[in-house]
Amino acid sequence: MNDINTLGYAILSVLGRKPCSGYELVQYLEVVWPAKHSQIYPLLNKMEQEELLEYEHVEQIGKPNKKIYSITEKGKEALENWIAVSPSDPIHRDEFLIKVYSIWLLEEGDSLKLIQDRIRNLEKTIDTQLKKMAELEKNKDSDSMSKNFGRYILIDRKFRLAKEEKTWCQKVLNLIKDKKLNFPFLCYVSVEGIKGASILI
Amino acid sequence: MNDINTLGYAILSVLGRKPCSGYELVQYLEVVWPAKHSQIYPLLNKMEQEELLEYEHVEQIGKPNKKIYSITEKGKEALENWIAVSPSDPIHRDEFLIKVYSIWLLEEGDSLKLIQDRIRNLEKTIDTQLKKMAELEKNKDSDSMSKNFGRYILIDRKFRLAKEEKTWCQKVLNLIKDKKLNFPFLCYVSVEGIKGASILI
DNA sequence: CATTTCATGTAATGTGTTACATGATTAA
DNA sequence: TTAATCATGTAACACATTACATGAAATG
Repeated sequence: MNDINTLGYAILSVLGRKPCSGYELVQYLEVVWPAKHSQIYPLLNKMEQEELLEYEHVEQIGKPNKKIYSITEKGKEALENWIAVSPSDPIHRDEFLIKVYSIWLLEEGDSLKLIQDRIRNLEKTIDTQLKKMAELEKNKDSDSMSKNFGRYILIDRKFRLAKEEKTWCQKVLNLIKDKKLNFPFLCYVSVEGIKGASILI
Repeated sequence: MNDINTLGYAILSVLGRKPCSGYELVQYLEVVWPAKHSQIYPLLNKMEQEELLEYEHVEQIGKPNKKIYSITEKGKEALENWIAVSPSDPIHRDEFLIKVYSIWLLEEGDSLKLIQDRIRNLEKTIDTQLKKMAELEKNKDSDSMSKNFGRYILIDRKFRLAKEEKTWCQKVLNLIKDKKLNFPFLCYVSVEGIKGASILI
């Protein structure tokens, strides 16, 4: 009964903002909790049976018919209770990190390529976020604005983190080029005040 | 036969740096590809059977005995081939993002708490990374240095991203406090020129 | 006196991905 | 004419988490 998982709450949070088809949900979920359609459709059916969601059939011409899901009162309550509880730790799984860890096994050319490819991906991300921001800017009627606040700041977050990672990449590129792999490349000063830690200059 | 998954390569990359017990592996893997011991121990056995790894028994007094795994030549080859291939896209799953998305459903007090708790977690992360850096600084004999390069820059990466996210959190706190939820809060230049892929509103 | 650290494993369950299935419309 | 977009679904498989299992030593 109460076995709704995180993806379920992610769906509720998207539908709380605006009714969507399962197909649309896939795109919106990417921002908060990416999932494939094969995971979403069965869960939508299950949640509809539990009356957290409801849907209406929409017949279309030239396109397949669709189901537009919206959140119910019960669903909204479940979501509100859930968001008030402190979130569990994030999970980041990134093959790039493993490859960076083993970067000492690569020749200089290959290690530069690894980082440069990452920079290109980050630039794409930065670009995408800028476009999304511009799109939201255009659509700033006061009604949708407060509901869009969360989405807006998440786009800003992704934008900032991508920019910061790009800065880091560039620093790594310089370290590799200068062959500073074998001697102190990061400068620290011990700080008495902070218990046992050091501070980066 | 060749069915070694990403966790398998993550294990190889850690063992490539330094032989470890399964127990130690759990800690090191946290940086690149977090996994529970229940996933690691069976995989170590499997990879040992495939001769990518080997181990020696170490008897201990006052502590349980352990197996120290090291990478074999075959394992090193497998790892080298794998790291040269461009990595697949990262996966981030973070309940916090869902809750931020639905932040408009919360009262001001609860939404401030959500962000403040995040800041506290980020500060813990920042502190942990600083300590890890200090630890590596202490241990800078030239032999281990190049092997530690990857680990070092990953710690730096995590440190920088956590700091940047903290900055973002503080900005969000101000937006909430100033009740700037209903009018343009972020100032970006519109990008009409960039080749437009369809953007969700 | 309770929790954490060390240390390794299995079993059951839950979550996520890939592949299978269908089919019209539109843009490159 | 090839691919992408729209649109929904199922089945098989791969991957990850939780719980079960044991137990001594050290720390608070």
